[in-house]
Amino acid sequence: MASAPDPNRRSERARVAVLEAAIALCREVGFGQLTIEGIAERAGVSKKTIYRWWPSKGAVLLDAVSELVDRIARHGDTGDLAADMCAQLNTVVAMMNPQEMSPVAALASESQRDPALAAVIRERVILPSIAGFEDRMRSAQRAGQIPVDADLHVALDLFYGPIYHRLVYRLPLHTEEEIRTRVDHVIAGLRAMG
Amino acid sequence: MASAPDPNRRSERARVAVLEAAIALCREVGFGQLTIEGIAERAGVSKKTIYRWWPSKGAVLLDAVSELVDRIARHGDTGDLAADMCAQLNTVVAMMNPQEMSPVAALASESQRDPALAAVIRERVILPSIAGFEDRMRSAQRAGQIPVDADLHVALDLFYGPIYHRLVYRLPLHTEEEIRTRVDHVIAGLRAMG
Amino acid sequence: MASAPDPNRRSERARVAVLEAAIALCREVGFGQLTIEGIAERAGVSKKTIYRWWPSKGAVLLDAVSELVDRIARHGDTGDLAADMCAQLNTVVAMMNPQEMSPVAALASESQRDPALAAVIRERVILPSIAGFEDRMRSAQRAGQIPVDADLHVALDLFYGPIYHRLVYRLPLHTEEEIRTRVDHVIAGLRAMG
Amino acid sequence: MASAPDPNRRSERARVAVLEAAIALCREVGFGQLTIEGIAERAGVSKKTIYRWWPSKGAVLLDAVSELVDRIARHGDTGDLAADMCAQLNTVVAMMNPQEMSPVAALASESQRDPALAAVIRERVILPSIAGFEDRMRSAQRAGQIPVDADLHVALDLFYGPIYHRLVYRLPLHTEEEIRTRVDHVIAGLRAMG
DNA sequence: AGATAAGCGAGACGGTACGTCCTGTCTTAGG
DNA sequence: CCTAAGACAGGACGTACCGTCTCGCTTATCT
Repeated sequence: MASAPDPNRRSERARVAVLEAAIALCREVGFGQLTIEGIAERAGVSKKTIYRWWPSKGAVLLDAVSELVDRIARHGDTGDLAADMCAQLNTVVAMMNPQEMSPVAALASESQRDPALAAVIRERVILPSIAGFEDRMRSAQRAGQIPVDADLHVALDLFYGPIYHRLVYRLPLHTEEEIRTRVDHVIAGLRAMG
Repeated sequence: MASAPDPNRRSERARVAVLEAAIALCREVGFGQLTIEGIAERAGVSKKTIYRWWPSKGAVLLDAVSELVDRIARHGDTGDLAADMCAQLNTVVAMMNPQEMSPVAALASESQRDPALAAVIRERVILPSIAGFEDRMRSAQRAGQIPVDADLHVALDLFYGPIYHRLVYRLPLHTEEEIRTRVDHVIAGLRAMG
Repeated sequence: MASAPDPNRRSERARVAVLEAAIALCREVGFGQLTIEGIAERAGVSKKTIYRWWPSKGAVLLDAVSELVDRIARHGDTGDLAADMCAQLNTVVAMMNPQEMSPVAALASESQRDPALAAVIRERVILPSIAGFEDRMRSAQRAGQIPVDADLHVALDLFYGPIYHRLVYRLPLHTEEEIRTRVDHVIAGLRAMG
Repeated sequence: MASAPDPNRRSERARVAVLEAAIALCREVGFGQLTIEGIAERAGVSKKTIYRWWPSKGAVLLDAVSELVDRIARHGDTGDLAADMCAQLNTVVAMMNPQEMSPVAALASESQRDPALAAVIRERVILPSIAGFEDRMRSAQRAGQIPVDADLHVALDLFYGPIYHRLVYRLPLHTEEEIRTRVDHVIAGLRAMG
């Protein structure tokens, strides 16, 4: 049986070198051309070391951009619901921009091929982000900005959905004005249905 | 110079065998494990023949499921906007269901890695579908179901977006009731902003 | 099932390049450091091509030096038994000289690890050589140089054995004078026992 | 500078465990598949401990079978030269039998790849054995069983050579009768040339 | 009708990357 | 300072596909 490696003995140097190499290579050649072999060489690390600590190149990149993606989960609360949602959505759009071969967009794509990676992303990024979103919505309900019986799942879908439609089909992502328009429509819809 | 092959002399037998093999293999092993080599063997066709007529495995699969994806582009008009949109969206959801290793969802994912494939899909599927959608919206405007000055780009984003948010993060896709709720919210929002 | 490759379609260029690269590399780094990977790179050939046509690096080298080793099998007959055996044995000694990282000695060594290689060498080189030796012995019997009832298996062992004892333990190989002395002893022994 | 380890502090438990594991694994998988890694794991010993005390896997095995190989060096003297040589040679044959994946034969083979190991074997086993052989021969000369001016190097080659010829080419090793026949021939040859 | 040229199956080819294995060195913690 | 444990850089292993190519063979068009 292949016992798990001991995290206490892990080389911090190797860990950092791998993550930096992954980011750099992903920017240079894109996620599709990113290879474990390439990361290992660039990082001055053996392939075995990568396979020991990460199950796939997606997992490496997820670690590498984790502080980036963790920002998705943070929902500010200034008291202005529309402004807060616009800020959140603009952040997401900025991280997804495929022109820059965004590692975040790449991860989303890769998770379609790799259910294990999809599960990790869901647990580490998406579900926390949804929890934060729902907190913000309940705050808005208490403030009377949306109805107290508004369906938060609907709100989630309508706020975030537009971004992903464009992302999937590589249509041009939203400008800040477009985001604002959609946020206003969604809030109007939630109020009208309340 | 490598001149283009002559479509008149193309073997129909080989064409059909490739498309059927692609569908069958995609269902069996998923798009990620689908290979040109595997398709060729299964189809009893030489790899050369595939490379002669298709630029990538995504293109093969797009051909193979083209009648499926063409259905995305068809927007019915029964006069009932909400019903028509629900029908359309339920069709899309059904085709995207990742539990069945849907080739349509696979194509959407693959297009993230292959800009050429993305362009083909956009031209052949997405833009026609959007055109059909806009026709349907204008019909709804004439019928007074949504305001005449409603922003159709916003409508597009809000109607379709929810599906893709869930698709990207592999969250459970919508039931028909959920679709209905979202359609109602979007229409309400469009009316409220009109 | 992995069907055998078709020899008719084999690339002569690749075949020759592999054999030349194998010889060159073996001379440079020795058989122990010889790798399939290194041969492939040096020959400008893919590893797959080597694995397609040879089962092991030993088999590659055996092909590469086959015209050399085939010379082991040739027994001349000048009528002078002692002279002919000395010539044969000196040839063997020359090919086995480990100072020059002899590929022939390397093959003999490698065959200890690889029974399949050992079998090929036995069939292609050793048994033919023994057959040639026995022909030469029978000729000597007819000429009255050794008894007609001399045990040819004993003769084989005593003529060739000395070389291999020294080879196995990497003792200095025989000079031509030493070979001559041993040949004379063996012939004397065969006569005395006849 | 890496100073030599202190033999006084050496763990007897580790030493014994390594040697036993080496023997056991060599019998199970053969010398070719024997690895330092495997020995360390089987022995419950760190790889470092092996590398500290032995330069190569061949050296480990040589230690492990040293009481076996030391027997090669012992030449009895019953007064009957032919009988003593037969006993010696049968002992050697028994230890070399490749059917049982003999570690002794494996060492002889490995020494072709590892000059350092070859040197150790030569010093520890072969040269002492030759010295013992020459003592026995001089005793035979004094007893008048072979000429006083017989060439002992020739005798060595002719007595031992036959075994190694068959060993190198993995021909079936000698039976006791065959050994006897060869011993008789060699003694006859030495007398005839004296 | 025969010649010509293309598509076709088959699959060998030079490559790239895979994920595994072992080497020999180095680090950590315990005795 | 030896030890068990095992992480590390390195590098070869043998495999899988990639996309290109060259073979004969069919097969359809064009003399």
